This record gives sequence, C-alpha cells and structure tokens, in this order.
Amino acid sequence: MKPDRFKTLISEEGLKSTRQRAEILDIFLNSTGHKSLAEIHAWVAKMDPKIGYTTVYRTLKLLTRLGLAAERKFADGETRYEPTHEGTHHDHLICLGCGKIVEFEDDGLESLQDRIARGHGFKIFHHRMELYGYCGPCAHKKTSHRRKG
Amino acid sequence: MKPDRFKTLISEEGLKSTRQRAEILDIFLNSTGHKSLAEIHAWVAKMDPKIGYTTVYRTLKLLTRLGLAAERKFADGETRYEPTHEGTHHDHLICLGCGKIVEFEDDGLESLQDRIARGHGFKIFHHRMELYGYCGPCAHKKTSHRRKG
DNA sequence: CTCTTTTTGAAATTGAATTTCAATTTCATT
DNA sequence: AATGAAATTGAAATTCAATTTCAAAAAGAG
Repeated sequence: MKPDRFKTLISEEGLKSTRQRAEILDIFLNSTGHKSLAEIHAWVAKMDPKIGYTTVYRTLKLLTRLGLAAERKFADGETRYEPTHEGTHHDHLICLGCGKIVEFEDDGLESLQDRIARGHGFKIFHHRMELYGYCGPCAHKKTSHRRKG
Repeated sequence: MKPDRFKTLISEEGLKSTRQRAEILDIFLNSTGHKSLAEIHAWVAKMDPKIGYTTVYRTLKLLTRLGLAAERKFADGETRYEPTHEGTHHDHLICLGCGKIVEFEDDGLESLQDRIARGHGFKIFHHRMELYGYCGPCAHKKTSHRRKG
C-alpha cells in the first residue's frame, strides 16, 4: 500500500496520519505474516526504537478494524497478525517441528463445510481450520532418527 | 466411570485417590461438556464449597493427561473441557447467537484434510475445525427481525 | 500560528493460567 | 490402629499477555 493511500484511508476514518502508524504499516505489510505482536514490535523498534509496544498493539488493532490485517490464534495460544493482501480466504497447515505456517485454500473444504452445516441446520459465517503435523523436512528428520527403531 | 475404576486408574499412575478428585470427576463426567473451568468449579463448589478452584484446575489437567478430558479453545478464547467419552474424534459447530456447541464427525472431512496435507508435503497428526454461524432457531430469529428491511 | 482533538508511550491494570508453600491427607508399612 | 514419607489441597502469590489509563506530545482544521 502506498503511503498516500493509507493517509487517505485513515483520514476518511476521522483518524490522524502519524509517523508511527505509517512506519508500523510499512513494516507489517512487508513481513511474512503470522507474526506475534512481540515480533512485530521488535522489528519496528529496530527501525525506530522510540515507537512503543502499546502503539504497535493499537495500530495492529486499527489495521484489523480497517481490514488490512487479520488476527489469528493457533494452538500455541499466541495472537498473530497477518496482512490480508495475501489472498482473502485461506486456512493453515502448521508444522509441529519447525513452526512453519503454510496457507492453503480449498474449494472442496468450503463446500463440504456448507454441507455439514446444512445437515445440522446451521448457517455458517466463518470457520477455523488448522492442520497440525510435520512438514516434509521435519517428517524426514523424525523418520531418520527412528531408523532401525 | 465407576468410582472403583477411577481409583484403579489413578493408583496405576502412582497418584492418590482423593475425595476431591472423585467428586470433580463425577460432576465433570455428568456435565454436558464444553464447560469452562469457572463453570465446572461453580458446579463443584455447589456440591462441596470446600473444594478450591486450584484443585478443580489441577484435576482437569490431570484428567486431560489421563485421556478422560479434552481441552478446547474456541474463538471466544475461553478454555473449555469436554469429557472424552462423548466419542473420540469430532469437530464443532458453534452458534454465534446462543452459544450452542454441536459436535459433528465427518469422514469426508478427514480424507479431505489428508489430501490437502499430502499436497503440501505434510503429515497431519491432528487438526482443529470449527464452523461459526447461526443455528436454526437463531437464524430464524435474525431473519424475522429483518422482515421488510 | 492557535486551538481542539487525537495519538503516543510508559506505567498501571486486568484476568486467566499457573505456581508456591504450609497445612492436610493418603496409604504403604508397622 | 498408629506411623511417617510422599502426594495433595487451597489460599495466596506469580506470571504473562492483553488492555486501559493518563499526562505529554503531535496532528491538522481553521
């Protein structure tokens, strides 16, 4: 997102465009995603140590409200933020070995959930689907350690 | 579960069978499931006000370790416990209106997740799938309020 | 430039989860 | 039934992330 677009977007909300917000947005949008508040703050602080944790917290909440960020909470309980420009809807594969998080999208899953919901008389608005296991490299490491077990 | 079976199970673990543990287990197994620690403690305290919150907490952790309980964390962030005698594997439908939680099991979902994981080189060990929406009655209420909207 | 409103950042607060520790209870052994 | 080591209990303390408070600083409309 261009700095000017953010300025416009934010003033349309009746909010003020500040150096802190611009810096945090810039760093956040260029991050890989699924970062915790502490991680994002660490990055921000590296660029500008004057920016406080609270401001990063509030800015991420703001970005979430504006639809630029999404909050996620996986099994480890940490709140993570991902930029939403990464494609609108997706679910996650999470490696129990190295912690890698992979996004995926599956139409079959979407229709299956609708079918399940209908079967129970529910109308679904959103869902959460996370698959926990081992990615290729980690699965391989585990297997080779067990060799001849 | 019979009191004696629990006594046996617990002594096999090298642990001690106490009145508190027996009472908590009894109340827990006869609950509807998906109850928070505070809710379970409230029930327990109703039967025996001397039993402390910490003991309920520790006992539920213990039951989880023994495989008699399962911890769940839905979108509201509260940790909930369900007795595992309710059928081993299932996922959840959660009503955004009344909070009702319905369990479901779907073989198609299981095979689909395997297919997705394989496509990304993952080996899956467990997953989390929650569908959020409105149950029949709540969906109906919402619609009728909107009538002629 | 001025004034009002918003934002910032450090510190304080909240609230659930977890740990501590002295007193109590269990239970294997007398 | 009595003993004593080891586990358990429960109240209080601690932890830790999330959130709020509040005085000082910054934004931006006029």
